[in-house]
Amino acid sequence: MCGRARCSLGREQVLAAAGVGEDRWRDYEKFLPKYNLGPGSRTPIVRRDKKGDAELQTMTWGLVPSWTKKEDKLDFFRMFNARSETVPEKTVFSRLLGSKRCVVLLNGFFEWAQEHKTKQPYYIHFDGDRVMRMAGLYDSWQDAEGNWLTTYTILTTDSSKRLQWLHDRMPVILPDAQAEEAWLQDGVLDSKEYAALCAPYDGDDLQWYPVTTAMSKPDFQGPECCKPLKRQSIANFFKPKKAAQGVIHQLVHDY
DNA sequence: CCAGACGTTGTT
DNA sequence: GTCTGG
DNA sequence: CCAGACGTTGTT
DNA sequence: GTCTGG
Repeated sequence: MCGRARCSLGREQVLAAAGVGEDRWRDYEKFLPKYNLGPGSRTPIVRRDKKGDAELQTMTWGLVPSWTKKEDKLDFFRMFNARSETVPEKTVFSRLLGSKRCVVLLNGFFEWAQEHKTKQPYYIHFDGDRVMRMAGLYDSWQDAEGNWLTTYTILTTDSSKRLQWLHDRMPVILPDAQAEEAWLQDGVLDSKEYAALCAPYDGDDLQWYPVTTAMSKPDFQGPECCKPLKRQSIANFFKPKKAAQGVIHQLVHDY
């Protein structure tokens, strides 16, 4: 599952990741890089225009369908994920699958492991901080004043073998340029191709480490959200401070 | 025909 | 908008 | 997703 | 436990 993420990419990084110039980023001024964001936040999204050319648009995470009533209170948390397995059957998502596919650009995302009575957050990212691309669907809604709001949802799939210890669901991560092209390309997706694109990403360049529990608060910002947590062993904890200072704290990434 | 819903996750 | 239920 | 609140009455 | 707010 995927309900919290990092998108602290600079403007140039976003443009480079999308492969477009600055004139091809709609609402770029509405994107503010954040280390800790959730539904309701705005991030850069890649999609194709009518000609089939790549285009960026800052959109809000959390799908608000176009038919949402003007008087309804917006809820960005209701549809921030879509189960890829059932998207073709669900009316709310299937209507977007043919022509409203998009790619979400992120540094990585967070998952919480239930450890005894506490929840330990983990930051999941690509080796070398390679930009992460997730498969998404978007829609536009118009408020009573006529202002347009464009929102998106992130597709989820079963967790990969490597990530299963942490959660049973994970976002649909597009592994390479070819997959991104297939997801964004105009027209209806063949169901086999769709299933292949939604397969759990299991490459060993996907890595993770525990981070401070302070970032569990949605409003906690700052780079500490994504810094490896230094967890001392019990043995080191009882050693004199001076001795402990020299210890290189080992991070347990795998189980 | 009209009315009403339209979602995911985790946890027990 | 579009599908399901009555 | 996690965090935090979760209530009524009468009076000003 | 369950709902609301971010």
